[in-house]
Amino acid sequence: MTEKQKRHSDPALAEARRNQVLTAAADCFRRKGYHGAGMAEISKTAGMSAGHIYNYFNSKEAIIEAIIQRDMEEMFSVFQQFEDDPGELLTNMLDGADHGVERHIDKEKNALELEMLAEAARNQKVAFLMQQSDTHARARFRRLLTGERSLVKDATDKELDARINVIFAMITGLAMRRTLYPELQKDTILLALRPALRTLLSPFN
Amino acid sequence: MTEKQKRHSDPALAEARRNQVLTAAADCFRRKGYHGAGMAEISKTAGMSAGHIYNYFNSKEAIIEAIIQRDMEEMFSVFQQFEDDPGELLTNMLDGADHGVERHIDKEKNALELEMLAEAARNQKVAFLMQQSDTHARARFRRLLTGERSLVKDATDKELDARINVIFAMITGLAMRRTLYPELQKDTILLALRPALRTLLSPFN
Amino acid sequence: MTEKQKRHSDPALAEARRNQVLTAAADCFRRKGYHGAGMAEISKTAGMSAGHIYNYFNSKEAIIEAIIQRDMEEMFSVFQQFEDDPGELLTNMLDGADHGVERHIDKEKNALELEMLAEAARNQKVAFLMQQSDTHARARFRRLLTGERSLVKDATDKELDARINVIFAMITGLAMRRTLYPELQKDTILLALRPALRTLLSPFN
Amino acid sequence: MTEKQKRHSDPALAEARRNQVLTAAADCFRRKGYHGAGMAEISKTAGMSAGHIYNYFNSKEAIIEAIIQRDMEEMFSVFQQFEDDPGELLTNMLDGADHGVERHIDKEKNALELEMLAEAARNQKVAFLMQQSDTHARARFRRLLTGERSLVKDATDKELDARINVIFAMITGLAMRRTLYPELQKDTILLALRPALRTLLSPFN
DNA sequence: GATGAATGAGTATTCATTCAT
DNA sequence: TATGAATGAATACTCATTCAT
Repeated sequence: MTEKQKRHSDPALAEARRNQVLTAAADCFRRKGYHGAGMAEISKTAGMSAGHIYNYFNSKEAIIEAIIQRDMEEMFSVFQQFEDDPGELLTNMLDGADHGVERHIDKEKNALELEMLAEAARNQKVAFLMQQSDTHARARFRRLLTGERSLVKDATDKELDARINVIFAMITGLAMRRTLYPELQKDTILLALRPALRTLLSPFN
Repeated sequence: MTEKQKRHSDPALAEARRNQVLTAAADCFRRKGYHGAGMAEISKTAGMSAGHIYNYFNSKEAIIEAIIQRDMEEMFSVFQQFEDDPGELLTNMLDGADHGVERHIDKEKNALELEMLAEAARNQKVAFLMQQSDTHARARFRRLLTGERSLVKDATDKELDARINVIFAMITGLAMRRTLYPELQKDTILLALRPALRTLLSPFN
Repeated sequence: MTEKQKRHSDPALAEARRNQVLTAAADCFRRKGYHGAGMAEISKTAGMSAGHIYNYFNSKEAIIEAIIQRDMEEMFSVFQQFEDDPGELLTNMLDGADHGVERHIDKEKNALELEMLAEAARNQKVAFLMQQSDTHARARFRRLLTGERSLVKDATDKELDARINVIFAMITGLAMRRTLYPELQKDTILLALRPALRTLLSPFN
Repeated sequence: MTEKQKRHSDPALAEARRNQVLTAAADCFRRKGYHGAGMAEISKTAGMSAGHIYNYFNSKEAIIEAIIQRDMEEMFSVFQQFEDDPGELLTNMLDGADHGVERHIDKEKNALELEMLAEAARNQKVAFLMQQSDTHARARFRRLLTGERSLVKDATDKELDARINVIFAMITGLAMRRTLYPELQKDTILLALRPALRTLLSPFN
């Protein structure tokens, strides 16, 4: 409960070590899951002793929390790529969907995300961190939707929220399709995904 | 390897006990996660000794497998309700979406589904069972889409598959929205969900 | 500790049931060892419920004790066969050695004997029972050695004891050779066993 | 299957700890038997936590295997003492029998050997290790019998094998006599053991 | 007499965490 | 700063034993 934080004489080194651990742990969690990956394996992957990790993190749980804080946003920032792209948003996204689906259908990556979501369902702190990231991601996407190049820039806030959430749901959901239906091909998905996206990015009549 | 099953002289009692365990275990898994919930807690929740549970299930894993087999199908059978409903499928589903979203936004239920999905990412057998259920659900939904009352009954197999998977993704994804954005309201979702569904259930162009 | 004994209305049936259990248990112990064989397996082999066995035996330990009491003597009565045989003892035994070795080199049987001996090393009661049997067997063998047809009938008590114990040791030891040297053949053994037996059954010098 | 072995930065300490465990375990197995002795008791006897033992041994089975490998050879190397002794083998052994019997009649040591033999009857790997040791011991003894100072150095291989096995049987068997007949005295045994040994170490007619 | 449902103490093993060095 | 030896509580699972029927 109490957040006691170690003092480090060389903050730069400390930061480097923290990242070493986070990267290693993320990798292990991805491969084995949060419960499946042991501190021993993480420490070996991180190239430092198990004991030493505790100079940077108070517990294994603190590690996954830090991973979320570091990686989460990226995880939900599917649409980052369209931020600086000129041209109509709809066109850009339809064109980018191909690449986007490909990236988000990666089973390994999904495993970690699932792990985190499941953890969020029962761990308040994890839930809070993920919600923050999600909020951030939604805000960013909203900016896209209300930008000059968007066809729905005049929609009400509520409608925008609706569009954003359904789009996000679709993306998250597609990521999980692979777990339940491994044979599913990217081009099959795109066949229906593109029309649905078009609808969600265009005015509703 | 060998599936040896205890003989029970009173099959009704045995079935009751099995369900006792499944219900208790589902509850525990929901609250603590598959790995977080111990047999001790499950047995206390089920109102029987830990040892006795093993007269009905060969392992903890067998329990989650049975839960999947019991619950999974129902989970994906959202569309069962439309099977016998007369009238155009699109209209029915748009009308039913209200109720459907409500049911699938239940946080508790989602927690268990997430747990299962996360486990599936690591556990072959769990994955297989969930895939079976999903296949079954897709088949049933496909029957709806190719039925007399469907607007897309003439679509190619591949296109049908696309539609089905994107719709399923949306449903699954929406379920998870609540974890990441608890304030999200049902009616907000419907605002964008209905148009998207209309697109996915109507001919493209 | 306290030896409470069940009353049985039909003593004959009770005795039959006891033997059913003992035979089944001996078989299981032989195949799986004392610790390896469970009451469940024993009860199935005996054709009665596990609970019912406890109407005849107070514990699993009581079963192995009873087995010893029933079987032990036979185990050490290798020489029974010569009791009624006419002719010189030495000749009889040398002739019988062939058959005797064959019988005592059976691995399965030895397993149970070993189990019992090991148990005797730490269980007072088992030890006592086995010692009783051994004493009985030695007495009987002594009778052979002091009988009319024996070449050493005039040896002192101590010398007789010596002969008996070394012979018994050899028999027991040979039984165990098979565990440590499975390729050992009966006829090889006899090559040296016969001369040794001749020495042990003839006057020294 | 894969034999992964923990790395230890201080091999001397590791070796000391391993021996601590082996000694403690041997003691516990002797008193309670392999199945009767729990890791908890072993760890307490060894003066370290149960968990820590697993840094040196992969399993309880690995412990008994290591004990065998450490102790077994010595157990069967009764005859080591005669290796460097000048003089006729027969004389040496008859003279040494006194001391040999004394050493091999130790009840405590026998208890452990019995335990191991009993385990070997059920456990393939244990059996294999003991057979290896036995083979080694027989080979060494054979060298004695075929040495310059032996009276039977010209015997056939098969006959030698016979002699060796009967002698070994006698030794092993005598060790067990004490369990079944605790009052048996060393000098009584020797009375018959010496003539038998003489026969087994001299040409057969 | 006979069952088998139910118990609960016991098992080996794992693993996050601590701490002396 | 860094190690890894050491801990001990927790884990899933087993099995002799009891007892209501």
